[in-house]
Amino acid sequence: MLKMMNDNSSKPRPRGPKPVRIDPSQLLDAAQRVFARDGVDGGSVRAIAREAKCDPSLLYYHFENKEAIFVAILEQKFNRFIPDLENISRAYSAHNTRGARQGAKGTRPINEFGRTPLQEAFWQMIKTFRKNIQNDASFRGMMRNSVATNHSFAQNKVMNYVLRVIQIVQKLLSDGMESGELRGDINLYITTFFFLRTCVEILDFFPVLNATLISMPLEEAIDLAEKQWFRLFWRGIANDSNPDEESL
Amino acid sequence: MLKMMNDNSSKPRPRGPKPVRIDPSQLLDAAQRVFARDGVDGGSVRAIAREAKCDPSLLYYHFENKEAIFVAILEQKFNRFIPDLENISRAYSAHNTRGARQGAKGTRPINEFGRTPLQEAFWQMIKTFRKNIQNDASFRGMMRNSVATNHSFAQNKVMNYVLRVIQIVQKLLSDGMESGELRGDINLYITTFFFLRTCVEILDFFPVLNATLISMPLEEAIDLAEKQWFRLFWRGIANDSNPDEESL
DNA sequence: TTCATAATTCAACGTATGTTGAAAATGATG
DNA sequence: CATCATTTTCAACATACGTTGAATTATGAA
Repeated sequence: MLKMMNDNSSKPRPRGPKPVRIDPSQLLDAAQRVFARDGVDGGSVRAIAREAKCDPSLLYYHFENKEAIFVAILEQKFNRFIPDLENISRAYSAHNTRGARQGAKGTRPINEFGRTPLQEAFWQMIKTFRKNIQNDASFRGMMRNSVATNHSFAQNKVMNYVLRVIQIVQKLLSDGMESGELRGDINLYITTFFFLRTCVEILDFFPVLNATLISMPLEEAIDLAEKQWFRLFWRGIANDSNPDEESL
Repeated sequence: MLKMMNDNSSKPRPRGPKPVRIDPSQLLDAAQRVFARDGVDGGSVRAIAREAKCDPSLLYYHFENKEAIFVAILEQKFNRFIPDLENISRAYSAHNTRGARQGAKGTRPINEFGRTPLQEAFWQMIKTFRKNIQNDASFRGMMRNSVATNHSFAQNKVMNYVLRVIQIVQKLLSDGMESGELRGDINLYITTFFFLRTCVEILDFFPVLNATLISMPLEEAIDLAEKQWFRLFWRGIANDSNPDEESL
């Protein structure tokens, strides 16, 4: 009966274009925030629309479906920070071959922070990870669930990107082994895994741990954790017990 | 019109009790399998019922709601393996105080596998984790999501159990530092975190990694990863670079 | 045999989800 | 001013979910 009372105060918003257009990247941003809060499966299209202050249908105007939204976020993110990682790797390679040409076998030139070039490369990677994914729990959550649960949609897409990151770190380790700076008895795949997962895990779990256990400012806690991790990792992979303990 | 055609061949099963009763633990097992496959949020009550070959309502006869099912699994699991961890810790404490009374400061008695008591304790913990949660991706998935996403239901329950595990490992590290066997410059909380998370992560991600990268039998790959992890970890925390490299 | 109780299923509820087809408003172009 | 493509919303669809109340059957005690 009282189906329509259009003189009502509240809802029937006009249809056509808004005064300021909503550009797709805003939708992606909203989607990212929602996925961060509710996970990829739990975050609904309606919630994304609510976050972007638009109708759910608009998402289907700009993207094919929910999966396409997910993939779009993914690609944007990886394409932003994979080049950074590649640059770090390239920088070390350049230095390393140059060093080898000069006949420096032990490769122990030290930079202004007291780190060897290889140490510096790993440290830069840690920092790159943090810069790119610290404020993006959604991204980490997507990765976590997509890789660990074998049925999540778009897993192939995810795995392709993950493999590229893995290869970059592997090359670094492999170069380090060849130059003699790293132990010869570490498994490349497995060590890469330790490095990468821990870098990400620190960002994932320290907010929680910090809240319940440690009580220092979060940024400080993550700083500390990264340093401790790098030292532990480096001691684990370095060839000789070098005395530059306090190099960080 | 043709709403009811009860002379149909298929579905209208009799109601009352079944010839063999379904005991609640079977429901929990089914729930575990479903959660493993689909996650805690994604795994539906209906799917659990399907897995247990019963009606969804039966789950509400035995448990209050979905969360209660989750919590029941959780408690059963933790109550099974936390005592194991405590025993390991106790065993080391006993040895350590005995050793201290004998005035052995460096504490380098070696067991039949060439490990110091502290090494042995950590190694046993790794093995305990594996024994208890390797075949339980559901459990690990529940933990991962419950701890990392701050809104998951029953997070307090989860955190209580996690904290107990954390404290056990922390005590081990702390004892080791006191006896001088471990470095004095490692942060207890953070190092505990590295140890625990990696133990779990190996079980989570190696099936995936192994399928796409490494190609060896899964058990073998996990064996190798655990050994490599323990060596890397130990080198990272041990006080002096001891020469028992091949002790595993 | 009768009767209470425990175990099980049926049918439905309200709500949320991903998605779609059509309608409407805007801005630009003729 | 008319037309048209673009952008936005509306209303609905089919399906799935967690949950509940009533109905049904089997079992064991009285």
